[in-house]
Amino acid sequence: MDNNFTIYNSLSRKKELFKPLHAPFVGMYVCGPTVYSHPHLGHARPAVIFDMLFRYLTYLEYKVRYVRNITDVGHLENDADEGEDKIEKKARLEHLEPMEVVQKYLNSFLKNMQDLNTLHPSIEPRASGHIIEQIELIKEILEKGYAYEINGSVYFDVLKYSKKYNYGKLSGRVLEDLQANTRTLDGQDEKKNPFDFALWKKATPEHLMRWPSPWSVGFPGWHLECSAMSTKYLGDVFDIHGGGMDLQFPHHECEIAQSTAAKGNEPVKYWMHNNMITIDGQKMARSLGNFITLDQIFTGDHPLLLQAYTPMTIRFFLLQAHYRSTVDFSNEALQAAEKGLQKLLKAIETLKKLKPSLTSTVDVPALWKKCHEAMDDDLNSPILLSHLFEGVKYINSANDGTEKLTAADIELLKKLFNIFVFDILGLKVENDNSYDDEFINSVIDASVKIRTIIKNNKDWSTSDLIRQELNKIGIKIKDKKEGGEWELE
RNA sequence: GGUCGGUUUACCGAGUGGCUAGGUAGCGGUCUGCAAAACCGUUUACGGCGGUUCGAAUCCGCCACCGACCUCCA
Repeated sequence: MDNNFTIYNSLSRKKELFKPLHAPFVGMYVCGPTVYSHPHLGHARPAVIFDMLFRYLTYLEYKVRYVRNITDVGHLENDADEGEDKIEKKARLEHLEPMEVVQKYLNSFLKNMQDLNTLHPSIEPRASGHIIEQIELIKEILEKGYAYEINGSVYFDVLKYSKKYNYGKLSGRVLEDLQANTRTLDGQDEKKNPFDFALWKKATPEHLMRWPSPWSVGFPGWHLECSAMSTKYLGDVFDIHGGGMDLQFPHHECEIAQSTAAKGNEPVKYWMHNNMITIDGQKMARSLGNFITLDQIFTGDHPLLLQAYTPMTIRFFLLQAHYRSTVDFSNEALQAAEKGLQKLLKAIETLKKLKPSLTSTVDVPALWKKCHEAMDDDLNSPILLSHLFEGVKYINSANDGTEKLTAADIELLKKLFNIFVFDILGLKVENDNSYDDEFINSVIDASVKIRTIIKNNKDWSTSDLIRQELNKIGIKIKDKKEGGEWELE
Protein backbone atom coordinates (compact mmCIF):
# COMPACT_ATOMS: atom_id res chain seq x y z
CA MET A 1 0.00 0.00 0.00
CA ASP A 2 2.05 2.89 -1.29
CA ASN A 3 1.16 6.40 -0.39
CA ASN A 4 2.69 9.81 0.14
CA PHE A 5 0.57 10.65 3.12
CA THR A 6 2.55 12.62 5.66
CA ILE A 7 1.48 13.33 9.20
CA TYR A 8 2.93 15.84 11.60
CA ASN A 9 4.04 13.74 14.54
CA SER A 10 3.96 15.67 17.80
CA LEU A 11 6.53 13.25 19.16
CA SER A 12 9.20 14.10 16.58
CA ARG A 13 7.89 17.60 15.90
CA LYS A 14 8.05 17.10 12.18
CA LYS A 15 6.11 15.69 9.28
CA GLU A 16 6.65 12.00 8.71
CA LEU A 17 5.57 9.66 5.95
CA PHE A 18 2.71 7.57 7.22
CA LYS A 19 3.64 3.89 7.35
CA PRO A 20 1.22 1.70 9.29
CA LEU A 21 2.64 -0.98 11.55
CA HIS A 22 0.51 -3.69 9.98
CA ALA A 23 -0.76 -2.47 6.62
CA PRO A 24 -3.45 -2.53 5.40
CA PHE A 25 -4.69 -2.26 8.96
CA VAL A 26 -4.52 1.02 10.85
CA GLY A 27 -5.23 1.50 14.54
CA MET A 28 -6.36 4.96 15.56
CA TYR A 29 -7.29 6.17 19.01
CA VAL A 30 -8.74 9.59 19.76
CA CYS A 31 -9.50 11.10 23.14
CA GLY A 32 -13.22 11.65 23.40
CA PRO A 33 -15.19 13.86 25.74
CA THR A 34 -15.92 13.74 29.43
CA VAL A 35 -19.69 13.64 29.38
CA TYR A 36 -20.83 16.01 32.08
CA SER A 37 -22.28 18.87 30.03
CA HIS A 38 -23.40 19.62 26.50
CA PRO A 39 -20.68 19.55 23.87
CA HIS A 40 -19.44 22.92 22.64
CA LEU A 41 -17.69 24.24 19.58
CA GLY A 42 -14.35 23.06 20.92
CA HIS A 43 -15.51 19.48 20.93
CA ALA A 44 -16.47 19.74 17.29
CA ARG A 45 -12.91 20.28 16.20
CA PRO A 46 -11.20 16.98 17.04
CA ALA A 47 -14.42 15.20 16.07
CA VAL A 48 -14.39 16.74 12.60
CA ILE A 49 -10.62 16.62 12.12
CA PHE A 50 -10.19 13.01 13.10
CA ASP A 51 -13.32 12.10 11.21
CA MET A 52 -11.63 13.57 8.17
CA LEU A 53 -8.51 11.52 8.95
CA PHE A 54 -10.63 8.38 9.33
CA ARG A 55 -12.32 9.13 6.01
CA TYR A 56 -9.04 9.86 4.25
CA LEU A 57 -7.36 6.69 5.51
CA THR A 58 -10.39 4.74 4.36
CA TYR A 59 -10.17 6.45 0.98
CA LEU A 60 -6.51 5.35 0.83
CA GLU A 61 -7.92 1.83 1.22
CA TYR A 62 -6.67 1.16 4.70
CA LYS A 63 -8.75 -0.96 7.03
CA VAL A 64 -9.08 1.40 9.94
CA ARG A 65 -10.16 0.64 13.46
CA TYR A 66 -11.06 4.00 14.95
CA VAL A 67 -11.51 3.99 18.71
CA ARG A 68 -12.85 7.02 20.55
CA ASN A 69 -13.43 6.77 24.27
CA ILE A 70 -16.19 8.20 26.37
CA THR A 71 -15.02 9.33 29.76
CA ASP A 72 -17.85 8.63 32.15
CA VAL A 73 -15.89 8.04 35.31
CA GLY A 74 -14.97 11.66 35.87
CA HIS A 75 -11.94 13.54 36.92
CA LEU A 76 -10.88 15.21 40.09
CA GLU A 77 -11.40 18.87 40.69
CA ASN A 78 -9.22 21.09 42.75
CA ASP A 79 -11.77 23.65 43.82
CA ALA A 80 -13.82 23.67 47.00
CA ASP A 81 -15.15 20.21 46.28
CA GLU A 82 -11.81 18.62 46.72
CA GLY A 83 -11.42 15.19 45.30
CA GLU A 84 -14.95 15.10 44.17
CA ASP A 85 -15.88 13.50 40.92
CA LYS A 86 -17.01 15.98 38.28
CA ILE A 87 -19.84 13.81 37.15
CA GLU A 88 -20.92 13.11 40.67
CA LYS A 89 -20.95 16.79 41.57
CA LYS A 90 -23.21 17.61 38.69
CA ALA A 91 -25.39 14.67 39.67
CA ARG A 92 -26.08 16.07 43.09
CA LEU A 93 -26.85 19.46 41.66
CA GLU A 94 -29.46 17.99 39.41
CA HIS A 95 -30.60 15.21 41.72
CA LEU A 96 -29.81 12.59 39.19
CA GLU A 97 -27.91 9.34 39.24
CA PRO A 98 -24.35 9.84 37.98
CA MET A 99 -25.01 7.41 35.17
CA GLU A 100 -28.16 9.32 34.31
CA VAL A 101 -26.08 12.44 33.82
CA VAL A 102 -23.64 10.46 31.74
CA GLN A 103 -26.41 9.11 29.55
CA LYS A 104 -27.97 12.51 29.05
CA TYR A 105 -24.80 14.19 27.89
CA LEU A 106 -23.60 11.18 25.99
CA ASN A 107 -26.83 11.29 23.99
CA SER A 108 -26.30 14.98 23.43
CA PHE A 109 -22.73 14.39 22.26
CA LEU A 110 -23.67 11.59 19.89
CA LYS A 111 -26.51 13.62 18.44
CA ASN A 112 -24.24 16.59 17.75
CA MET A 113 -21.67 14.28 16.21
CA GLN A 114 -24.34 13.04 13.85
CA ASP A 115 -25.37 16.62 13.10
CA LEU A 116 -21.80 17.32 12.09
CA ASN A 117 -21.92 14.32 9.77
CA THR A 118 -19.08 12.49 11.49
CA LEU A 119 -18.90 8.77 10.93
CA HIS A 120 -19.27 6.54 13.94
CA PRO A 121 -15.95 5.34 15.28
CA SER A 122 -15.46 1.58 15.08
CA ILE A 123 -15.58 1.32 18.85
CA GLU A 124 -16.68 3.88 21.44
CA PRO A 125 -15.59 2.33 24.71
CA ARG A 126 -16.62 3.79 28.04
CA ALA A 127 -14.24 4.09 30.94
CA SER A 128 -16.79 2.75 33.40
CA GLY A 129 -17.02 -0.43 31.35
CA HIS A 130 -13.29 -1.03 31.57
CA ILE A 131 -12.56 -0.84 35.27
CA ILE A 132 -11.24 -4.40 35.30
CA GLU A 133 -8.82 -3.66 32.46
CA GLN A 134 -7.63 -0.59 34.28
CA ILE A 135 -7.07 -2.51 37.51
CA GLU A 136 -5.10 -5.12 35.58
CA LEU A 137 -2.95 -2.40 34.04
CA ILE A 138 -2.23 -0.95 37.47
CA LYS A 139 -1.17 -4.40 38.65
CA GLU A 140 1.22 -4.65 35.73
CA ILE A 141 2.75 -1.28 36.49
CA LEU A 142 3.08 -2.22 40.16
CA GLU A 143 4.76 -5.49 39.22
CA LYS A 144 7.23 -3.66 37.04
CA GLY A 145 7.99 -1.43 40.00
CA TYR A 146 6.85 1.91 38.57
CA ALA A 147 4.03 2.51 41.01
CA TYR A 148 3.52 2.48 44.75
CA GLU A 149 0.54 2.12 47.04
CA ILE A 150 -0.24 4.48 49.90
CA ASN A 151 -3.42 4.43 51.99
CA GLY A 152 -5.41 2.53 49.41
CA SER A 153 -4.33 4.76 46.52
CA VAL A 154 -1.78 3.89 43.87
CA TYR A 155 0.54 6.46 42.31
CA PHE A 156 2.84 6.34 39.35
CA ASP A 157 6.48 6.78 40.30
CA VAL A 158 7.62 9.35 37.76
CA LEU A 159 11.10 9.76 39.19
CA LYS A 160 11.83 6.06 38.99
CA TYR A 161 10.35 5.86 35.53
CA SER A 162 12.45 8.73 34.31
CA LYS A 163 15.66 6.96 35.32
CA LYS A 164 15.05 4.43 32.59
CA TYR A 165 12.69 6.21 30.22
CA ASN A 166 12.21 9.75 29.05
CA TYR A 167 9.28 11.30 30.90
CA GLY A 168 8.40 14.51 29.09
CA LYS A 169 9.46 13.51 25.59
CA LEU A 170 6.08 14.25 24.04
CA SER A 171 5.50 17.61 25.65
CA GLY A 172 9.10 18.72 25.93
CA ARG A 173 8.99 18.83 29.71
CA VAL A 174 12.08 18.54 31.84
CA LEU A 175 11.57 16.79 35.14
CA GLU A 176 13.51 19.38 37.13
CA ASP A 177 11.27 22.12 35.77
CA LEU A 178 8.21 20.16 36.69
CA GLN A 179 9.53 19.70 40.18
CA ALA A 180 9.98 23.41 40.58
CA ASN A 181 6.65 24.37 39.10
CA THR A 182 4.04 21.87 40.18
CA ARG A 183 1.38 23.43 42.28
CA THR A 184 0.14 22.07 45.54
CA LEU A 185 -2.95 20.01 45.06
CA ASP A 186 -5.12 17.83 47.20
CA GLY A 187 -3.50 14.56 48.15
CA GLN A 188 -0.02 15.77 47.26
CA ASP A 189 1.22 14.85 50.69
CA GLU A 190 0.61 11.20 49.94
CA LYS A 191 2.77 11.24 46.88
CA LYS A 192 6.52 10.77 46.90
CA ASN A 193 6.86 13.58 44.42
CA PRO A 194 4.44 16.27 43.35
CA PHE A 195 4.64 15.23 39.71
CA ASP A 196 3.57 11.67 40.46
CA PHE A 197 0.04 10.97 39.26
CA ALA A 198 -2.72 8.72 40.51
CA LEU A 199 -3.45 5.33 38.98
CA TRP A 200 -6.06 4.50 41.60
CA LYS A 201 -7.70 6.74 44.17
CA LYS A 202 -9.40 5.55 47.30
CA ALA A 203 -12.93 6.94 47.38
CA THR A 204 -13.88 9.38 50.08
CA PRO A 205 -17.21 8.67 51.84
CA GLU A 206 -19.18 11.15 49.70
CA HIS A 207 -17.83 9.72 46.48
CA LEU A 208 -20.58 7.80 44.74
CA MET A 209 -18.83 6.41 41.68
CA ARG A 210 -16.69 3.68 43.14
CA TRP A 211 -15.45 0.23 42.37
CA PRO A 212 -13.71 -2.46 44.41
CA SER A 213 -10.03 -3.07 43.76
CA PRO A 214 -7.13 -4.86 45.46
CA TRP A 215 -6.15 -1.57 47.10
CA SER A 216 -9.41 0.06 48.12
CA VAL A 217 -12.91 0.83 47.05
CA GLY A 218 -12.27 3.75 44.75
CA PHE A 219 -11.88 4.86 41.17
CA PRO A 220 -9.21 4.83 38.48
CA GLY A 221 -6.79 7.69 37.86
CA TRP A 222 -7.36 10.31 35.23
CA HIS A 223 -5.03 9.03 32.55
CA LEU A 224 -5.46 5.33 32.90
CA GLU A 225 -8.55 4.64 30.85
CA CYS A 226 -6.98 5.65 27.56
CA SER A 227 -3.98 3.40 28.14
CA ALA A 228 -6.17 0.48 29.14
CA MET A 229 -8.69 0.83 26.35
CA SER A 230 -6.28 1.63 23.54
CA THR A 231 -4.22 -1.42 24.51
CA LYS A 232 -7.28 -3.60 24.68
CA TYR A 233 -8.63 -2.70 21.28
CA LEU A 234 -5.55 -1.70 19.31
CA GLY A 235 -2.70 -3.57 20.95
CA ASP A 236 0.41 -2.66 22.91
CA VAL A 237 1.63 -0.60 19.98
CA PHE A 238 -0.64 1.12 17.49
CA ASP A 239 -0.45 3.67 14.72
CA ILE A 240 -2.18 6.93 15.54
CA HIS A 241 -3.24 8.62 18.74
CA GLY A 242 -5.09 11.89 18.43
CA GLY A 243 -6.55 14.52 20.69
CA GLY A 244 -6.57 18.18 21.55
CA MET A 245 -3.32 20.00 22.14
CA ASP A 246 -4.37 20.73 25.67
CA LEU A 247 -4.17 17.02 26.40
CA GLN A 248 -0.55 16.72 25.39
CA PHE A 249 0.55 17.37 28.93
CA PRO A 250 -0.05 15.77 31.28
CA HIS A 251 -2.62 13.39 29.83
CA HIS A 252 -0.79 11.97 26.83
CA GLU A 253 2.57 12.14 28.51
CA CYS A 254 1.15 10.02 31.31
CA GLU A 255 -0.38 7.61 28.84
CA ILE A 256 3.03 7.06 27.30
CA ALA A 257 4.54 6.54 30.74
CA GLN A 258 1.85 4.10 31.84
CA SER A 259 2.02 1.97 28.73
CA THR A 260 5.78 2.07 28.54
CA ALA A 261 6.11 1.12 32.19
CA ALA A 262 3.71 -1.79 31.80
CA LYS A 263 4.74 -3.08 28.39
CA GLY A 264 8.30 -1.89 28.03
CA ASN A 265 7.72 -0.13 24.73
CA GLU A 266 6.23 3.02 23.27
CA PRO A 267 2.51 2.64 22.68
CA VAL A 268 2.02 5.03 19.77
CA LYS A 269 3.79 5.63 16.46
CA TYR A 270 2.15 8.90 15.42
CA TRP A 271 0.79 11.45 17.89
CA MET A 272 -1.53 14.03 16.38
CA HIS A 273 -2.85 17.09 18.17
CA ASN A 274 -5.47 19.50 16.97
CA ASN A 275 -5.20 23.09 18.05
CA MET A 276 -7.78 25.05 20.02
CA ILE A 277 -10.73 27.17 19.03
CA THR A 278 -10.41 30.64 20.46
CA ILE A 279 -12.98 33.25 21.25
CA ASP A 280 -11.75 36.80 21.74
CA GLY A 281 -8.28 35.36 21.43
CA GLN A 282 -8.74 32.96 24.31
CA LYS A 283 -9.22 29.23 24.34
CA MET A 284 -12.85 28.15 24.38
CA ALA A 285 -13.25 25.79 27.30
CA ARG A 286 -15.85 24.55 29.64
CA SER A 287 -13.70 25.40 32.58
CA LEU A 288 -13.29 28.99 31.37
CA GLY A 289 -17.03 29.39 30.87
CA ASN A 290 -16.56 31.11 27.50
CA PHE A 291 -18.00 28.31 25.43
CA ILE A 292 -20.93 28.14 23.05
CA THR A 293 -22.60 24.77 22.84
CA LEU A 294 -23.20 23.20 19.48
CA ASP A 295 -26.94 23.23 20.02
CA GLN A 296 -26.76 26.96 20.71
CA ILE A 297 -24.89 27.48 17.46
CA PHE A 298 -27.38 25.39 15.52
CA THR A 299 -30.30 27.37 16.96
CA GLY A 300 -28.63 30.76 17.25
CA ASP A 301 -29.62 30.92 20.88
CA HIS A 302 -26.62 32.65 22.43
CA PRO A 303 -25.93 36.35 23.06
CA LEU A 304 -22.76 36.23 20.99
CA LEU A 305 -24.47 34.76 17.96
CA LEU A 306 -25.96 37.05 15.34
CA GLN A 307 -27.73 34.13 13.72
CA ALA A 308 -27.97 30.35 13.70
CA TYR A 309 -25.36 28.39 11.79
CA THR A 310 -25.96 24.98 10.33
CA PRO A 311 -23.80 21.99 11.27
CA MET A 312 -22.27 21.97 7.80
CA THR A 313 -21.33 25.63 8.10
CA ILE A 314 -19.50 24.72 11.30
CA ARG A 315 -17.85 21.78 9.63
CA PHE A 316 -16.78 23.91 6.67
CA PHE A 317 -15.57 26.64 9.02
CA LEU A 318 -13.37 24.16 10.85
CA LEU A 319 -12.01 22.66 7.65
CA GLN A 320 -11.08 26.08 6.29
CA ALA A 321 -8.34 26.28 8.88
CA HIS A 322 -5.50 23.80 9.23
CA TYR A 323 -5.98 21.55 12.24
CA ARG A 324 -2.72 22.56 13.88
CA SER A 325 -3.58 26.27 13.88
CA THR A 326 -5.85 27.97 16.31
CA VAL A 327 -9.09 29.08 14.76
CA ASP A 328 -10.88 32.13 16.03
CA PHE A 329 -14.62 32.14 16.43
CA SER A 330 -16.52 35.15 15.10
CA ASN A 331 -19.83 35.77 13.41
CA GLU A 332 -18.05 37.33 10.47
CA ALA A 333 -15.94 34.24 9.92
CA LEU A 334 -18.94 31.94 10.23
CA GLN A 335 -20.96 34.03 7.80
CA ALA A 336 -18.09 33.89 5.34
CA ALA A 337 -17.97 30.12 5.77
CA GLU A 338 -21.69 29.87 5.19
CA LYS A 339 -21.47 31.76 1.91
CA GLY A 340 -18.42 29.84 0.79
CA LEU A 341 -20.05 26.50 1.47
CA GLN A 342 -23.15 27.55 -0.47
CA LYS A 343 -21.02 28.55 -3.42
CA LEU A 344 -19.25 25.19 -3.35
CA LEU A 345 -22.43 23.13 -3.12
CA LYS A 346 -24.16 25.20 -5.74
CA ALA A 347 -21.37 24.57 -8.20
CA ILE A 348 -21.79 20.84 -7.61
CA GLU A 349 -25.44 21.26 -8.60
CA THR A 350 -24.42 23.23 -11.68
CA LEU A 351 -21.99 20.47 -12.58
CA LYS A 352 -24.87 18.03 -12.98
CA LYS A 353 -26.39 19.98 -15.85
CA LEU A 354 -23.23 21.08 -17.60
CA LYS A 355 -23.16 20.58 -21.36
CA PRO A 356 -20.03 18.87 -22.65
CA SER A 357 -17.75 20.29 -25.35
CA LEU A 358 -15.40 18.49 -27.69
CA THR A 359 -12.36 19.94 -26.00
CA SER A 360 -11.40 21.14 -22.54
CA THR A 361 -9.81 24.47 -21.84
CA VAL A 362 -8.87 23.60 -18.26
CA ASP A 363 -6.75 20.79 -16.82
CA VAL A 364 -8.98 18.66 -14.64
CA PRO A 365 -6.53 15.78 -14.01
CA ALA A 366 -4.00 18.32 -12.72
CA LEU A 367 -6.62 19.66 -10.34
CA TRP A 368 -7.26 16.15 -9.06
CA LYS A 369 -3.56 15.69 -8.41
CA LYS A 370 -3.36 18.95 -6.48
CA CYS A 371 -6.30 17.98 -4.30
CA HIS A 372 -4.66 14.71 -3.50
CA GLU A 373 -1.37 16.36 -2.66
CA ALA A 374 -3.08 18.79 -0.31
CA MET A 375 -4.56 15.96 1.72
CA ASP A 376 -1.29 14.05 1.66
CA ASP A 377 0.40 17.08 3.18
CA ASP A 378 -0.71 16.53 6.77
CA LEU A 379 -4.40 16.87 5.97
CA ASN A 380 -4.17 20.37 4.55
CA SER A 381 -7.90 20.91 4.17
CA PRO A 382 -7.66 24.69 3.57
CA ILE A 383 -5.43 24.09 0.58
CA LEU A 384 -7.72 21.34 -0.62
CA LEU A 385 -10.62 23.77 -0.42
CA SER A 386 -8.70 26.39 -2.37
CA HIS A 387 -8.21 23.83 -5.15
CA LEU A 388 -11.84 22.83 -4.99
CA PHE A 389 -12.79 26.46 -5.47
CA GLU A 390 -10.56 26.45 -8.53
CA GLY A 391 -12.81 23.63 -9.70
CA VAL A 392 -15.84 25.72 -8.84
CA LYS A 393 -14.52 28.40 -11.15
CA TYR A 394 -14.09 25.83 -13.94
CA ILE A 395 -17.67 24.69 -13.50
CA ASN A 396 -19.20 28.15 -13.42
CA SER A 397 -17.11 29.35 -16.32
CA ALA A 398 -18.09 26.31 -18.36
CA ASN A 399 -21.68 27.03 -17.46
CA ASP A 400 -21.21 30.61 -18.67
CA GLY A 401 -19.50 29.38 -21.80
CA THR A 402 -16.19 31.09 -21.13
CA GLU A 403 -14.43 27.75 -20.57
CA LYS A 404 -15.00 24.34 -22.11
CA LEU A 405 -15.12 20.85 -20.62
CA THR A 406 -15.29 17.50 -22.35
CA ALA A 407 -17.76 14.86 -21.23
CA ALA A 408 -14.87 12.90 -19.72
CA ASP A 409 -13.67 15.94 -17.77
CA ILE A 410 -17.16 16.61 -16.51
CA GLU A 411 -17.34 13.05 -15.25
CA LEU A 412 -13.94 13.42 -13.66
CA LEU A 413 -15.03 16.62 -11.94
CA LYS A 414 -18.12 14.88 -10.62
CA LYS A 415 -16.00 12.12 -9.21
CA LEU A 416 -13.52 14.64 -7.80
CA PHE A 417 -16.18 16.60 -5.97
CA ASN A 418 -17.95 13.50 -4.75
CA ILE A 419 -14.80 12.06 -3.29
CA PHE A 420 -13.19 15.17 -1.84
CA VAL A 421 -16.19 17.20 -0.77
CA PHE A 422 -18.53 14.47 0.40
CA ASP A 423 -16.44 11.37 1.12
CA ILE A 424 -13.32 12.97 2.56
CA LEU A 425 -14.28 16.37 3.91
CA GLY A 426 -17.58 14.86 4.99
CA LEU A 427 -19.71 17.79 3.87
CA LYS A 428 -23.26 17.22 2.72
CA VAL A 429 -26.24 19.05 1.28
CA GLU A 430 -28.44 20.19 4.11
CA ASN A 431 -31.50 21.93 2.75
CA ASP A 432 -33.64 19.02 1.70
CA ASN A 433 -36.51 21.38 0.92
CA SER A 434 -39.60 20.30 -0.97
CA TYR A 435 -37.64 19.98 -4.19
CA ASP A 436 -39.04 16.52 -4.56
CA ASP A 437 -42.66 17.50 -4.30
CA GLU A 438 -43.93 17.29 -7.86
CA PHE A 439 -47.13 19.16 -7.15
CA ILE A 440 -45.39 22.14 -5.57
CA ASN A 441 -42.78 22.09 -8.28
CA SER A 442 -45.31 22.29 -11.06
CA VAL A 443 -47.16 25.12 -9.31
CA ILE A 444 -43.97 27.14 -9.11
CA ASP A 445 -43.04 26.21 -12.67
CA ALA A 446 -46.41 27.50 -13.81
CA SER A 447 -45.95 30.79 -11.95
CA VAL A 448 -42.52 31.27 -13.45
CA LYS A 449 -43.82 30.45 -16.91
CA ILE A 450 -46.63 33.01 -16.59
CA ARG A 451 -44.14 35.58 -15.39
CA THR A 452 -41.94 34.92 -18.41
CA ILE A 453 -44.89 35.66 -20.68
CA ILE A 454 -45.64 38.86 -18.78
CA LYS A 455 -41.97 39.74 -18.98
CA ASN A 456 -41.90 39.16 -22.71
CA ASN A 457 -44.74 41.67 -22.93
CA LYS A 458 -42.43 44.09 -21.12
CA ASP A 459 -44.81 44.49 -18.24
CA TRP A 460 -41.93 45.01 -15.84
CA SER A 461 -43.92 46.09 -12.80
CA THR A 462 -46.09 42.96 -12.84
CA SER A 463 -43.17 40.62 -13.48
CA ASP A 464 -41.22 42.30 -10.67
CA LEU A 465 -44.21 41.90 -8.39
CA ILE A 466 -44.41 38.16 -9.10
CA ARG A 467 -40.69 37.85 -8.42
CA GLN A 468 -41.11 39.78 -5.18
CA GLU A 469 -44.03 37.65 -4.00
CA LEU A 470 -42.26 34.39 -4.77
CA ASN A 471 -39.19 35.74 -3.02
CA LYS A 472 -41.23 36.30 0.12
CA ILE A 473 -41.89 32.57 0.38
CA GLY A 474 -38.26 31.73 -0.26
CA ILE A 475 -38.26 31.16 -3.99
CA LYS A 476 -35.52 32.89 -5.87
CA ILE A 477 -36.01 33.63 -9.55
CA LYS A 478 -33.12 33.89 -11.91
CA ASP A 479 -33.79 35.15 -15.40
CA LYS A 480 -31.86 33.46 -18.15
CA LYS A 481 -31.95 33.92 -21.88
CA GLU A 482 -33.88 30.68 -22.23
CA GLY A 483 -36.47 31.76 -19.66
CA GLY A 484 -36.82 31.78 -15.89
CA GLU A 485 -35.11 29.49 -13.43
CA TRP A 486 -35.94 29.19 -9.78
CA GLU A 487 -34.52 27.71 -6.64
CA LEU A 488 -35.34 27.57 -2.98
CA GLU A 489 -33.30 29.67 -0.62
C1' G B 1 8.46 32.24 36.45
C1' G B 2 9.50 27.75 33.03
C1' U B 3 8.40 25.28 28.21
C1' C B 4 6.25 25.73 23.47
C1' G B 5 3.71 28.27 19.63
C1' G B 6 1.79 32.51 17.09
C1' U B 7 1.80 37.86 14.99
C1' U B 8 -0.18 37.66 7.00
C1' U B 9 -3.80 42.36 2.86
C1' A B 10 -11.02 45.13 5.31
C1' C B 11 -12.34 40.05 7.99
C1' C B 12 -11.27 34.71 8.16
C1' G B 13 -7.25 31.90 6.69
C1' A B 14 -3.08 29.02 3.68
C1' G B 15 1.79 29.21 2.24
C1' U B 16 6.75 29.73 1.21
C1' G B 17 13.80 31.81 -0.13
C1' G B 18 12.42 34.38 -6.40
C1' C B 19 6.08 32.06 -9.20
C1' U B 20 -1.88 35.30 -8.12
C1' A B 21 -3.47 30.44 -2.15
C1' G B 22 -8.61 30.35 -1.22
C1' G B 23 -13.24 32.08 1.11
C1' U B 24 -16.03 36.53 2.69
C1' A B 25 -16.82 41.80 2.37
C1' G B 26 -16.00 46.45 -0.52
C1' C B 27 -15.18 48.89 -5.24
C1' G B 28 -15.17 48.86 -10.78
C1' G B 29 -16.62 46.11 -15.12
C1' U B 30 -19.17 42.12 -18.41
C1' C B 31 -24.15 40.18 -18.76
C1' U B 32 -29.18 42.07 -17.85
C1' G B 33 -35.49 45.97 -18.75
C1' C B 34 -34.23 45.74 -13.52
C1' A B 35 -32.55 42.15 -10.09
C1' A B 36 -30.04 37.69 -8.74
C1' A B 37 -26.23 34.47 -10.08
C1' A B 38 -21.79 33.85 -12.58
C1' C B 39 -17.32 35.67 -14.67
C1' C B 40 -13.19 39.47 -15.07
C1' G B 41 -10.38 43.31 -12.65
C1' U B 42 -9.15 45.68 -8.03
C1' U B 43 -7.93 47.32 -2.73
C1' U B 44 -0.24 50.25 1.44
C1' A B 45 -0.12 41.88 3.13
C1' C B 46 3.15 39.57 5.57
C1' G B 47 4.59 42.85 14.25
C1' G B 48 9.43 46.03 14.97
C1' C B 49 14.80 46.43 14.41
C1' G B 50 19.19 44.28 12.64
C1' G B 51 21.79 40.18 9.92
C1' U B 52 22.61 36.10 6.02
C1' U B 53 21.50 36.14 0.58
C1' C B 54 21.84 38.21 -6.19
C1' G B 55 16.91 37.97 -3.79
C1' A B 56 13.22 37.08 2.68
C1' A B 57 6.91 37.70 4.52
C1' U B 58 9.70 32.85 4.17
C1' C B 59 16.45 31.49 7.24
C1' C B 60 19.25 33.68 11.85
C1' G B 61 19.51 37.17 16.18
C1' C B 62 17.27 40.70 19.39
C1' C B 63 12.78 43.28 20.90
C1' A B 64 7.41 43.99 21.35
C1' C B 65 2.67 41.96 21.71
C1' C B 66 -0.72 37.66 21.99
C1' G B 67 -1.79 32.69 23.22
C1' A B 68 -1.31 27.47 24.88
C1' C B 69 0.66 24.18 28.52
C1' C B 70 2.76 23.79 33.52
C1' U B 71 -4.40 22.02 37.27
C1' C B 72 -9.73 19.10 34.84
C1' C B 73 -9.92 20.55 29.75
C1' A B 74 -11.21 18.91 22.72
